[in-house]
Amino acid sequence: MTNVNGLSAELLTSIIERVERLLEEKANLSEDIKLVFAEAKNQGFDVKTLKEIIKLRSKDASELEEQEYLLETYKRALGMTEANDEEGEI
Amino acid sequence: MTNVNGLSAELLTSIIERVERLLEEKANLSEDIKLVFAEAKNQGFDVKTLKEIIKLRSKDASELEEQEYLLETYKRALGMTEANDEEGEI
Amino acid sequence: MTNVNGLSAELLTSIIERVERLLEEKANLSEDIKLVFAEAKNQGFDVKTLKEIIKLRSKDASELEEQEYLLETYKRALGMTEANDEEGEI
Amino acid sequence: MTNVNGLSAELLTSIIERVERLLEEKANLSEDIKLVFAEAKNQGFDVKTLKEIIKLRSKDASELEEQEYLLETYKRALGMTEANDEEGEI
DNA sequence: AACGTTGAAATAGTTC
DNA sequence: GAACTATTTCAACGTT
Repeated sequence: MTNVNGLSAELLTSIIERVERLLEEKANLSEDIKLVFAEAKNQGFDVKTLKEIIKLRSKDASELEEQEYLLETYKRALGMTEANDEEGEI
Repeated sequence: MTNVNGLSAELLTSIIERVERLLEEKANLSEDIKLVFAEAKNQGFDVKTLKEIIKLRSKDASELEEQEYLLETYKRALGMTEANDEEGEI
Repeated sequence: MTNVNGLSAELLTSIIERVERLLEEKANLSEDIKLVFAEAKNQGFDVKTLKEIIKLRSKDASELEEQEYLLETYKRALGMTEANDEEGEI
Repeated sequence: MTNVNGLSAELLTSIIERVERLLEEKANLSEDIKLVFAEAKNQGFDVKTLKEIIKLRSKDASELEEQEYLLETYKRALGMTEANDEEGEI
C-alpha cells in the first residue's frame, strides 16, 4: 500500500472516486428531471405548479396532524385558538 | 381521455410519477454518498477535507486560478499575506 | 488612497469591518436567544415546543390559502381531492 | 395568573415575544449585511471573495493551519499537487 | 464529550 | 441580472 503521511493513497482514491461517480449519477438524474419538465411544458402544463404538487405529495399528512396535537396546549395558553375545547382547563 | 380543465389527467399523472421516481433515485444516491462519507470517517478521514477535495477536482484550472488570484489580491490589500509583512522575516 | 492591484485598500477594509461588526451583533443575538430558552427551560417549558410555536406564528396564514387555491385544478386532475366541487368540470 | 395545564400563560407569552423580537433584530442585521455586499458589488468588489476573506479572518491561525495541512496531505496522496508531478514540466 | 440528527442559514444554480 | 428554487453548509440539540 502506498502511504502518504499515514494515509492510504489507494483507499483515499477509492473513496473520492466512489463519491464522484455517485455525484455524476445525481447530476444525470437532475438532467432527466429537467427534460421531463421541459416536455411537460411543451404539452401545456405549468411547470411551477407541477413542482408544487410534487412537493405537496411528498409531505406526510399524518405528520402534520401529530404536530397539531403536540401544540394544542401551548396554543391555548397563548390564546391562538378559538377556545373550542372546554374540558382541558385546570 | 379524462379531461379536467382541458388537461389530460392521465398525462399529468404520468409526468408527476416519472419525476417522483427520478427524485427518489436522487435521494437514494444522496443517501449512498452519506454512507460513503460515514465509512470514510470511520477509517479516519476528515469528511470536510474530502468534500473540499472533490469540489476542487470538479473545477477546471482556469476557474481555480481566477478565484485564487482574486483572493490573493484582497489579502494583499488587507495586509493578510506574509509576503506583505514589514517586520523583516525572510 | 492606497491602491493594491487597482483596489482601494481603505474601502476594502471598511467593507470587511462593517460586515464583521454586523456578524458579531448577530452572534450576540443568537446568544441572547439561547439564554431566553435556557431560562424558559428552567421554568418548566419544553424548548422544542416553544420553537415550534414561534415557527408557526411566523407563517402567514393567508399565504397558505393562496397556495391552496392555486393547486385546485391540478389536485382535482390527480384525484387528490374528494371531488367536493361540481361546477368546475368540463 | 392565568394557568393552563399548570403553565403561566403570561410567562409563556413573554418568552415567546422576547424571542420573536430577538429574531427580528437578527433578520434586520442579515438584511444590513446583504446591503453592504450589494453596495460592495456596485463598487466593483467580488462578493464571493469578500465572504471568503471574512471566513478566513474568523478562524484562528491554528485552525487554518490544521485544515491547510490536511488538504495538502490529501492532495499529495491523490497526486493533485504540482510538486508531485512526474511528467517533467518545470 | 463525541456522535449523529435535526433544523436553519448561506450558497449555488435556474429561470424568466 | 433579479428572483426564485434547490442544494449544501453550518450550528444547535439530544443521545450514548
